[in-house]
Amino acid sequence: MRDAATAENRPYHHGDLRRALVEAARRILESEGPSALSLRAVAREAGVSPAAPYHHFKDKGELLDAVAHVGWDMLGDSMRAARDQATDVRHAMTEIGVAYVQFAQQHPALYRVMYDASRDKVALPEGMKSEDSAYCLVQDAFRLAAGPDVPEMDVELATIAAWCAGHGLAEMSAFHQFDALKQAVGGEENFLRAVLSHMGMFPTPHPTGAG
Amino acid sequence: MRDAATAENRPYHHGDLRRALVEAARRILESEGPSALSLRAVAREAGVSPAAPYHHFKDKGELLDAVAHVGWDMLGDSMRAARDQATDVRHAMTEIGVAYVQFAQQHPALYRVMYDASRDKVALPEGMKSEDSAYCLVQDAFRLAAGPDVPEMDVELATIAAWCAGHGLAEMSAFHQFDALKQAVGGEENFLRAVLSHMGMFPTPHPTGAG
DNA sequence: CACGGATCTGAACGGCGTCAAGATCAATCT
DNA sequence: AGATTGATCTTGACGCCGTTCAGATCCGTG
Repeated sequence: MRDAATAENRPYHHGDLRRALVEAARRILESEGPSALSLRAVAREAGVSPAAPYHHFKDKGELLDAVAHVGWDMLGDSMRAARDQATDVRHAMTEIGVAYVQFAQQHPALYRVMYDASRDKVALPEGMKSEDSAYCLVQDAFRLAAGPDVPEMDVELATIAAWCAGHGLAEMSAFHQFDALKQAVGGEENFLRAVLSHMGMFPTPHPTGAG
Repeated sequence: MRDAATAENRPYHHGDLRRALVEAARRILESEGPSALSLRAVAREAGVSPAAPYHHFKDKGELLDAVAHVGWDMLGDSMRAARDQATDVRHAMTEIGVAYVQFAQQHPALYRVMYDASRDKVALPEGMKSEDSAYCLVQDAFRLAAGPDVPEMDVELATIAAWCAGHGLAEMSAFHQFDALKQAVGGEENFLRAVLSHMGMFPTPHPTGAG
């Protein structure tokens, strides 16, 4: 384990600086948030000079892409776990949605980087829509829940609708304006499930508990 | 009209610099995007020194707040117009949703600033959830469409669900990955309506055209 | 007309992303 | 072995950024 060193006992050449930089960036994200994530800070955290990252990434954006990639992998794992834990095919959708939003809540800074990195790109980021990724996981779940009679276009549209709804809820649930309501419905997770139940594509046994 | 001047024929004191700065910021947003929106660039565009804005705003964030405020007002107007144009109370929801997403598409940079400015705040931004604002407009529309029997909490949850869905779709529709699908359903607006129709709280006469 | 307060400028500070030139080291060739 | 090459890292610099502070300018009031 030589990632975080003190910059004195390490040789001139780092050995695995690329990975170390990505991990340093994640460390900064977790501890200080996205606004503190400068290229110089990452280099500092990794114990190298400000120019060193340029031998592994074209610019700051490429480093953020690498960080985002890790995030998409983590998110995919969370969603897969939630899907596999669900008993019902239809309820799997809801569990996946809850896992998605909870990931965003648990790693807000990383989640932000994941979307910021992909915003000004022509294609969606690698980890998001490439095969065997988070997006396809949702699409497969919808295909399975819909059955063979539903046309593929509706599956795709439903997937997009669910993804948009999940992303919107993920961003919105960070706002503190809803704190009172969260408490009223009995905590964060209940709030998520209640909102998702109003979204049409996330079936739940008892919508609100009040109806 | 003395907002954009050439910095030579203007007197030492600007007269209405606060408003001029906000307008300069909006001009930069429209023409060069959010990444070009530095405080110095805004001051340059307004024809004043880099330190001048500090006599009208505490820091850059406060200037962005003012810009965002204008955005929320504009968005509210768009949504109000869409609501008033709808014939049916239930379809009003859909028209409001379409107007919301279309606003985000027409003013992507401003829309980004509106949410960036409100992200790290305890309360939601002034223009968003204060009474007689965009959020309350949606809530009123839901209350009206739901009728008097639906409990207030469900109205609130449905409002949140719709807002999240609209925001998610607004951000997502900027990604170019869905371009093929947009073409397949017959254009941008049809795509929006198709996705919204899958979201449960936006009723439409013919969901996809295929079903 | 004096003057106090609001407004704006000019110069400066540290931090940022980025680049070019040089130092260092591992691997390869002779 | 010794020389060389190419990858990696450092140093130092550039221009831009947000922000601050002392001083210049001007408006309104006494």
